Amino acid sequence: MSEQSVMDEATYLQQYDPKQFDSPLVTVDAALFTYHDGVLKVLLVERASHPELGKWGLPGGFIDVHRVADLTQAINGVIEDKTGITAPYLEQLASYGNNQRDKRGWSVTVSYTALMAYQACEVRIATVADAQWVDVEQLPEMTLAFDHMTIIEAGRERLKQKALYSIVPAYALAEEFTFPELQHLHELLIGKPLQKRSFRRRIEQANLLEDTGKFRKDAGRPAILYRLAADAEQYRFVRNLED
Amino acid sequence: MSEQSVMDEATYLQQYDPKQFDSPLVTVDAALFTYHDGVLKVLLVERASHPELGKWGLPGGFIDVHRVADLTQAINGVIEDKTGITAPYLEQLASYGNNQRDKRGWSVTVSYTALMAYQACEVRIATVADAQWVDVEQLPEMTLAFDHMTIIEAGRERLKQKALYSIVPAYALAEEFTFPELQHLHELLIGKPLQKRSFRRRIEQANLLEDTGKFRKDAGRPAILYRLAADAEQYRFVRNLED
DNA sequence: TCAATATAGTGTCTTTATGTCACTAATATA
DNA sequence: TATATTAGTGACATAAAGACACTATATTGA
Repeated sequence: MSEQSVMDEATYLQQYDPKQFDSPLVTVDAALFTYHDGVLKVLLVERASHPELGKWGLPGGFIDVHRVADLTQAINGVIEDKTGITAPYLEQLASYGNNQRDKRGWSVTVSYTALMAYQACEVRIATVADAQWVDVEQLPEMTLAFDHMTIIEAGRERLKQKALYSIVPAYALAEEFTFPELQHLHELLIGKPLQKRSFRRRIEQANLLEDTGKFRKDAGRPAILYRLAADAEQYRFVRNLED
Repeated sequence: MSEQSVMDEATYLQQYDPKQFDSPLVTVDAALFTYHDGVLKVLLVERASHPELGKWGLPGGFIDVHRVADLTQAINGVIEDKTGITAPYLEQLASYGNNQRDKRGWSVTVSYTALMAYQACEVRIATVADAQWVDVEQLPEMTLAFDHMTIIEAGRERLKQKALYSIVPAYALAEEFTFPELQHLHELLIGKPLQKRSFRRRIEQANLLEDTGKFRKDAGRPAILYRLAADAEQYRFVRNLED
């Protein structure tokens, strides 16, 4: 029998040394998407320190165990630091952990997918010199830090699925938006054109949008401006759009 | 300018001390489900060490950075240790991290949902005295270690969704199984009876099962035994069953 | 002013997939 | 050999998406 088995919990905890075993490094990273100028964009930051200094990557950082109480606080801090606001949509994506992805050693990152309106953080991004919205179509030509390309691809895939059975992508738009805008964003995510009749019908039947009474005027007939209804984030259509 | 900004990466890495900052503890945990005697069961183990000694919880453990190369190896090691086999279905569920869940301090667990046949590990479980299949209906009366109850609930919810649009739950059955067995498992997960006509039709139309030519005989008409087709795990129905 | 163009939005029929339920099929048992 | 029991099918109803032509409302420029 070991000493430990006869020790009580209080004594065990008092004697516990968290550094007695080597532990992985732990970070959080955000794949933050928006929609602007007709394209899907992801927020990247230029790394100002080693390793992979100078490369672009996702906003993220180590868990500071003295400053945050949980993972959600940590990721919100990262996002607020770069954009100035809290993301209206935030969802945990996946965790990636191995002894290769970070040259400093065994590391785990807990990644998140987030969405926000371009306008909501436009000023801040312009002033934060190291942060930049990048058109996702330009990513193939870039070399990102760590496994951040993989995380972005996983985030896009998740958003594609959501575009098939929900209107979650609407969180990448301004608070007031039109059906054609939302549909185009879904088309970008899904990768094929959608039938506007089907797209509108299901959303209207489920009452997911509120009419603002306002219109967006461009070329052609003005489009009605809507905002998200209260429970729109949770709603899931029983049937997917064609993939 | 700091010293670091003029250092090259090799020098930085050489001087890097992973213990210079406090880091969370990192574990993996498996919510491993099976189907036996007409009920859904989850594998629990009795904790043999502090903290929460004596309580039951999910199979899991710390990442041993010297023995495993990635998270998948770590979770597979945990599952193989308790069951003797590799789980035929394994999917990352979510990560939970805060400074409350483990009394030893800030900790992160990367949780997984896994499925296996009861028969595949029956002998091993019987001999591993500290591991036990527990009917999920009995869980409300138990107090589990850490936040493991939350993880199990999240795993069940994930499986419920999968039951609505896939036949992934089939991995909780023996290699050869009948339609009535699979349907009953789906009914347990979804929490309501299903139309056998709808249930069979969609699976047959998608060619997700192979007829073994054998039958399971009980009371009444014998049922045809099937096995999963090669691509059954990936398949998603375009429409969900009624919830 | 008014035709041309462009984009938004609707009417309506078709297609696809699930829901419902009665019916037939194959076994064990009394 | 009738009955009970469970497996599996036929056939029509219903729900929701696909298709696509049509109407509506704006701008623009002869």
